[in-house]
Amino acid sequence: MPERPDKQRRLTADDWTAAALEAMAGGGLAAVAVEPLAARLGATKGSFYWHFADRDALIEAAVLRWEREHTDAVITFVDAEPDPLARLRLLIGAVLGSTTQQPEGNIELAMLATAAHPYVAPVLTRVTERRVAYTAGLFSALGWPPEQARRRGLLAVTAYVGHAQVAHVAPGTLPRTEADRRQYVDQVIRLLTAPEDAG
Amino acid sequence: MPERPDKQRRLTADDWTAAALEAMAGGGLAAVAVEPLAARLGATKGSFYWHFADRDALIEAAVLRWEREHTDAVITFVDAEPDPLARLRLLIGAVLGSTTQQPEGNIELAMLATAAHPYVAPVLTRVTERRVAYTAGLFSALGWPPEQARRRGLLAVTAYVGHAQVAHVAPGTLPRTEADRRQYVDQVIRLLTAPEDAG
DNA sequence: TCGCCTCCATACGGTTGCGTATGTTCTTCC
DNA sequence: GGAAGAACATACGCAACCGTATGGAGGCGA
Repeated sequence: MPERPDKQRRLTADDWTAAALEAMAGGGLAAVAVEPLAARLGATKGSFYWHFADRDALIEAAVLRWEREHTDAVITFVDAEPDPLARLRLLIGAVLGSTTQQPEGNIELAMLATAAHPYVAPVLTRVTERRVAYTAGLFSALGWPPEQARRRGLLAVTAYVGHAQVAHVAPGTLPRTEADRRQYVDQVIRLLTAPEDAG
Repeated sequence: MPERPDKQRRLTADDWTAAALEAMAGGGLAAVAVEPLAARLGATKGSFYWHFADRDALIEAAVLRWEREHTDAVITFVDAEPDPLARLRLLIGAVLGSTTQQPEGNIELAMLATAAHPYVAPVLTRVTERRVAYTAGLFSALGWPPEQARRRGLLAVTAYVGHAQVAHVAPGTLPRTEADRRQYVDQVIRLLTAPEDAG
């Protein structure tokens, strides 16, 4: 709640998209409403409709900003690591660790919840395809043939997305202690990288 | 579009919950609106407010009905099979096969998208916990120790939930042909049931 | 057939949010 | 320091939806 204490600053379009993403994380697309956002920013609709044509323009800008800033964050972070197996471990660990908890602050879940929206759908499609491709590339770098790598990468991504969901709706089913979480991450990595004995 | 052609039947509470679920699958919680539903049923609000106290009562009834009718459907279906491994294969196959496609007709995704709602949240929690417990039980029956079974069951459920999401937002990343899907299901089963060589 | 209870339609008031129109205050630049 | 334009406030009409109030049609027993 920064509340924007500095007197009476002028707002930028970015202020609005930031507030929109914040509201979306908290209350879904329905919470991205012009008047409530204006009230939250200490302004009125007059300000908003100067920066944006309409509500849809705000939604589009916010979603595109999210895609630009937050989607590749994990990938670029992980990509620093040279060793593929360490990259995979980093990826799984970050992903299964970070999504634990944070009751209503997950923008990604809000995006998935809004997948039907015409502006959100293509972004989610791109993000998902990129993630699957990247993860498949990881397994490919680990030595598996393309088809194998593709399947393992897909499974990893679905597990990640599902993990975020489960962490949200039923955190009690997740490993509780830090030690258990480590064990779980290790297990997932072992299964995802298990050798083939047939097929 | 049954359109309820029979003259001017009287509506029951179940008619409203059914319409509510249908609307929810198509447009999320926002689509569960009294007046549009009434129009769709060829009635007016007068009918609705005789059967329900308010909109929240309808939502609660609809969600509880969904939990009652659709959640254990897969489990009871799978439970007919005596062999645990065959049960697992049946489960994974059904789940990764059925969620493929059906663009806007997935009630489960709509529920996940509404996970923040106070009436939906506890239902989703129960459903998820039941699924994890059941799946963990499957791995337990396959011979793994409790902790192992729990982790593998959790991974399986997260993969399922995530698969439904990915199928919705990026169906292009999924195996396309029937043969590829079979291969993918087989792969997932092999990985989920891969033996431990350490830990 | 008469009255009663069930089920529903009609009509109303209230709220919330969208978008527009128009006035008002800051900024900047000369 | 005054004009031009950028950034915002105010006020309005409009639509969708919620919930209530009230009256009317239909069946059903006496």
